Amino acid sequence: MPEQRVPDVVISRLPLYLRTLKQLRAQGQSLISSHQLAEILNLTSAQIRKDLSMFGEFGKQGTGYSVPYLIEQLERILHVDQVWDMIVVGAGALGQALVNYPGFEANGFRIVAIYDNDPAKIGLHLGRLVVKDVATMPDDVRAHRWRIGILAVPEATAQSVAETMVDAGIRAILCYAPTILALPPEVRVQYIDPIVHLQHMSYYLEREDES
Amino acid sequence: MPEQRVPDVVISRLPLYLRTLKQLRAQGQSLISSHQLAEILNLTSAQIRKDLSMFGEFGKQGTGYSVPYLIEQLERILHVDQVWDMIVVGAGALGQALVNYPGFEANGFRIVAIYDNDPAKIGLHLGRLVVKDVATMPDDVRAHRWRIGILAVPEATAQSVAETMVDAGIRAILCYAPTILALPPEVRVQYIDPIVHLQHMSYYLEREDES
DNA sequence: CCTTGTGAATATGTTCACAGCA
DNA sequence: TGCTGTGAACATATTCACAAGG
Repeated sequence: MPEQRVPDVVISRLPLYLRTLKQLRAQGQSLISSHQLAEILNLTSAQIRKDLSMFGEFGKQGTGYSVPYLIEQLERILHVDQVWDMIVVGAGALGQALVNYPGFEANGFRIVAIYDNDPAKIGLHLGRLVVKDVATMPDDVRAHRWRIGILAVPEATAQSVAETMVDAGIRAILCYAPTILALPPEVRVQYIDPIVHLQHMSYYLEREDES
Repeated sequence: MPEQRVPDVVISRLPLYLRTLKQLRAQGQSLISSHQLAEILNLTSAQIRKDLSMFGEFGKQGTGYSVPYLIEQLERILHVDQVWDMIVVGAGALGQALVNYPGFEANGFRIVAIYDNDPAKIGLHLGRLVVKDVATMPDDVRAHRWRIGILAVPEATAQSVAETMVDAGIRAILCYAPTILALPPEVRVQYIDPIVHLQHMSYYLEREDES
């Protein structure tokens, strides 16, 4: 397996390839060409072939790619041929929706604990989990060597909660708070902010009075 | 104002600039240099200056940028100097969390209706909104000329609901369903899928057994 | 024929470095 | 001095186009 320095932009597309391949598998398709995959994803076939070629030669000339085999390879590359335990901090509407979301388990992730600092929320039952006091989070993270945290707290507390997570051993954070976290560079952070996406789209929308 | 063809990647950064400037304004800061802003955002100062220069000359040499003035300009550029009405389709845990989220109103957006096809959810009160039958959505969208829709339905129904939205006049969709929508190119779509971000990060995490 | 994988060519994006100005 | 705005230089990413294989 080559896999030298792979550009981050390539890594960002692999989960989309994997997701689409799983959909095709669910529909019973066992082979796919880069052209077909490109059409579904609104990309070019050359880009898909080049991306995959950074990790090995997975296709067959004249035939294309085996869907199950490519899924297996992508899961290995993305390290989701195992299940990652995750914690959620923040048990508001968003944290509760996350705990409720069935998509994690099927894709290599599992929420194993949820925390809040609000006494009114601590003790609340959410499915199989009970909201715990965030003060107990660092010891839990250390004890279980958990690596992934989801930040679902308000902007005002996001930075300090993130620092506490990192001190306890968290190395990857999915941040739903609308702010940029200042953290050591070895900690991976990904951001989800619907406002950013909406404003990106509203740029292209004409004003009401221009229509 | 020049504003010819601006690369999409530049547009994608403007909401982050705007969000950060609003945070600085809330802290009482009235001036900022491209260097300070770059440090907060983990970017280079040249990139920020070049991005902004595509829309005009907003800064002062030796001084930097006026925070309130730059906010005003970015809001104008992104068309969030008005409030956009939005609908949500899907009143599950995610749809309910979205209706509950206070961040929209402060940033140029407002959820004005939420729909579902589940009789058990129709009629449910969520804050000031009541869940309506999704069958009534197209007429509502046409009557009010709503342009923005948030898709919070399961993957299986996302494509057909999206098509119904677009037929009714929706021109921008924020899609939380984990799938790529096939829609006419004039319709803007942005995707939010936590799995994509988590798998992006797990690529960089070492396996448990490698530690 | 149909595919993949890939070097070469092109296109795009970022950073450098500095003139010009407060 | 300290800053912006920007052409030039550089770096990165994408697409083309084709050899090679089934």
